[in-house]
Amino acid sequence: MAKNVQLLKNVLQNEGLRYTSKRQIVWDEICKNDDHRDAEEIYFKIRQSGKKVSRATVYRTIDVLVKNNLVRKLKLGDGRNRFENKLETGHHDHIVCIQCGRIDEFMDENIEKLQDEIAKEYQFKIVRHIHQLFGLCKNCR
Amino acid sequence: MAKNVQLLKNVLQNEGLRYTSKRQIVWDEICKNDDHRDAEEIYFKIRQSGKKVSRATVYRTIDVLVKNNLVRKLKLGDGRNRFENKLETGHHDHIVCIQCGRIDEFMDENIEKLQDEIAKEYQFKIVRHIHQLFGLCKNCR
DNA sequence: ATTACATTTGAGACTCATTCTCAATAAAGG
DNA sequence: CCTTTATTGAGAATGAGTCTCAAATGTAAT
Repeated sequence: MAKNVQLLKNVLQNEGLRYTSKRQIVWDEICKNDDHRDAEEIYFKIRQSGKKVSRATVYRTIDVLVKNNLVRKLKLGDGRNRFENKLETGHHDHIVCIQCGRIDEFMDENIEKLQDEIAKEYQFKIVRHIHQLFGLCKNCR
Repeated sequence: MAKNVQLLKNVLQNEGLRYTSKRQIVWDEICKNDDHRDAEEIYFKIRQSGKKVSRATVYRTIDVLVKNNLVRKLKLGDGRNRFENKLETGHHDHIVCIQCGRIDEFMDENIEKLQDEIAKEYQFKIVRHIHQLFGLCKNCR
């Protein structure tokens, strides 16, 4: 995963920050899967693997990654933020099962278009949006 | 506003709760305008008017009102929940200015329809959804 | 390498919205 | 009124996230 090293270095350079092993550990962990995990989960997975990075550093590093578009921050309304790497994934929104916690992703060009039209109508410039469907997934309904 | 008294009484009866002056004070305050206020603002407005209701009671009452569809709970991602009465208002989503905090409302039948189609595709039963546009309003762009 | 300086890190204190606790108070039905 | 049961308030507790500051580490020049 030399790619992930380079991506991180670029971001850090871009921010005027140093490339450090701790930051690499955090970024690596986030890249390990495509789940939507909270900071605590990421922190614990790192500890479990025997590496030592403090909670503060996990939070601080994630902030940088989010700001620089390597990580997407997800608010599902349960009080903690979730994070997912944006390596291969284009824009998408989320479908959340309120029973089992399963999270699926969706993307609909037509909705995006309608959204833009609404913004135009309100003379509003969209910077980002949240679109989440909460309910019961096929296994829980 | 006898209507608001009756609505509250119905909800409380429905929940097996007692009708009390404190609960009426909270509900009245929420009905006073159509703003999107957080619990603290509502609590302060009540105190300002000389009435005495504790923070705990404000929170507890709002919970009941939300659960019973008299109040809509709004999460805008800034860490506090906002609330608005649902007296006259049908379903709508929100447009939030990240500069001045202005909140507008929108509703688009076509988006709702597309949303339902997506749900069908995923064999998902939508219970509720969040759709929020963040950006700059016409006064801030 | 070694030094000198600046940035990063970790442990735990702190914040802030919200929830909880439990003794005091108030409603409801005899 | 009296008894029972629910509600209320003051402040403690919670929990995710942020901050502080001394110690550790990276960096660039010697």
